[in-house]
Amino acid sequence: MLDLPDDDAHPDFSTEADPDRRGKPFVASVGKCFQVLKAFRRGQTELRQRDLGLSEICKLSGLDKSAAQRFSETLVTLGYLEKDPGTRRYRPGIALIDFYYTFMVSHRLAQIAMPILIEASKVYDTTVNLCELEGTDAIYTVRIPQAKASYGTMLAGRRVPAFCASPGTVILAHMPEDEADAVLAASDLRKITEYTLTDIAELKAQMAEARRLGYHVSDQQSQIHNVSTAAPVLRMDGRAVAAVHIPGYAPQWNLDNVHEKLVPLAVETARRISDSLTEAL
Amino acid sequence: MLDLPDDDAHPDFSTEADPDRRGKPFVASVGKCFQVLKAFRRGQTELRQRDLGLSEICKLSGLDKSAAQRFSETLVTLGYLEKDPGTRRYRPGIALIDFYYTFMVSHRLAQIAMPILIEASKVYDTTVNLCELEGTDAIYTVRIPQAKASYGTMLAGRRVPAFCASPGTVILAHMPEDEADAVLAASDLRKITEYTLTDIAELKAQMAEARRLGYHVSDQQSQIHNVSTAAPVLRMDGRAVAAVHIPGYAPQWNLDNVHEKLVPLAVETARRISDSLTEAL
DNA sequence: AAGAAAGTATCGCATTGTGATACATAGTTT
DNA sequence: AAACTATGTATCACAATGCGATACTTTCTT
Repeated sequence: MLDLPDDDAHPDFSTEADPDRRGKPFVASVGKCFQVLKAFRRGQTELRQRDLGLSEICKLSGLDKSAAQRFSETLVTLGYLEKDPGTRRYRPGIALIDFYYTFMVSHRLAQIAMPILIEASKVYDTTVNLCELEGTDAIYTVRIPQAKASYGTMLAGRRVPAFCASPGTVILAHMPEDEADAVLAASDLRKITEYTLTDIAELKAQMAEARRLGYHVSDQQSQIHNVSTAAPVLRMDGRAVAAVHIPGYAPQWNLDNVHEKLVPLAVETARRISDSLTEAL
Repeated sequence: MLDLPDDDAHPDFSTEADPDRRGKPFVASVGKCFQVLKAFRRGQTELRQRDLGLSEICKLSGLDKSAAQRFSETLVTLGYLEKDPGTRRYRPGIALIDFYYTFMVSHRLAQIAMPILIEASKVYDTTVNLCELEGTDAIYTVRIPQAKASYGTMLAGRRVPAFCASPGTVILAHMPEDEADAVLAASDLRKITEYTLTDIAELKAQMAEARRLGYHVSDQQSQIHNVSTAAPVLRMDGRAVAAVHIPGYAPQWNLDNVHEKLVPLAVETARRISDSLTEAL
């Protein structure tokens, strides 16, 4: 009695693109509940609002009204969403923070890097970040905030397209080339600022230079008035597992003094983390 | 060798204690999947290990083998768990960090507090935290790490029983008394260190003093060699919504210089956040 | 007051998750 | 190495559970 209801918009809640997980057991309800949670992130970027009503959740998650209601209420019961009794709108609940802790506590790299990053942040009183690759994004996992930056750029968990941010460039550069190519191929190469490079050949040249130099400086490619530096954290075999990232905001920082001061700091910090890594294993 | 997992500990996956959510739609599978994720937090504290095998997940989550497998694999497919192909053990996945970001981006209090906390951390080069109450726990939501502390105490998302930590004391003190009593009643009053107070009357006296003074100093009640200070962030109506917390570690900090320096800093920082709060609304 | 839109509740059906069982593989012990 | 144990993986018939169309209620707009 199935009339093949493969709606194109949100065809499948199982996974973005099944690599080789076919046949693995999968509970659809779980996938849907995370669609609801993800809806809030989309709501923040697309609708610029924190609280979502049920029908907004429907649109953003691709679920029908009944399902949206069922999962939203389930998540409220579990504490991962809160519901405003007045407006009847939902918002992310504080319990979500638990999973960050769960992940971070067990994250050896972050544990090793943290004290080194803190020290580095004091040298020029700058923000210092640790960045890791996930899919086509670079995710900030540890951030030591120092200067006044915008709130969103001080939070761990922020994602930036790998191809257009210095941490991404530097990680991709220190990876097997075929894997890096695959990431670029899967990336949505669109300009973020007017300085963003989107040509594969140019990007690859940039990566080659980053590999040669051992660092990369991005001049307003992902954010204007921001010259950011990144250096790779390397495993023993030379593969990058992360990047140390130091943003330099205008007017205090420009291409010249970034090269003179922040680049050596980033490189040195990344090297220290790499060294501690190999010792720890 | 563990014998017979405490079956009674996981009677129901719906909710810890149904307050008035009876009749609300609830999807059991979703509850179970979060049981699996929570298992990893328990695994960290109880087993002191990051990676969990399937049978460990069974014990820690209270699910049977089939269910544990189904949900674990589902979470791997979704990216919230990773599976080591060699050991066949599971570990928290980096995608978990997304939910922290989702929560924090929309968290007005944190947004307002962040720059103020950063400034405060520079005064004596100390860690400065923002703490909020959830249930019977105080949760650290924003942490500005400075000094070398242990890794676990630098991470946002850490939970501490409210009754025995200065941020908890100070928040409970600036709350309607019946609500505070309810929290104490629900708390598991057990000693964390030899200095932990566990007598309700003593705790209430301590809260009364915190209310009178507008701050609280905890002397090794939740951690030895740690004299920590907390001051309440107050809403217009006088109710505490959070606490500014500044830990002081021996030997640098002792009761005397904490009172002289950190207490005024915490109080002033909390006041500034409170002021900004009222302005923002 | 009428209308629209958003949120909530209901309920029979069949899809989906369930979990006992059996099989396969890794890790120990003899 | 074989025998044994523990742990991980696959299978499958059953029915409980989630599904979603529908109807009802409330809130906001016109």
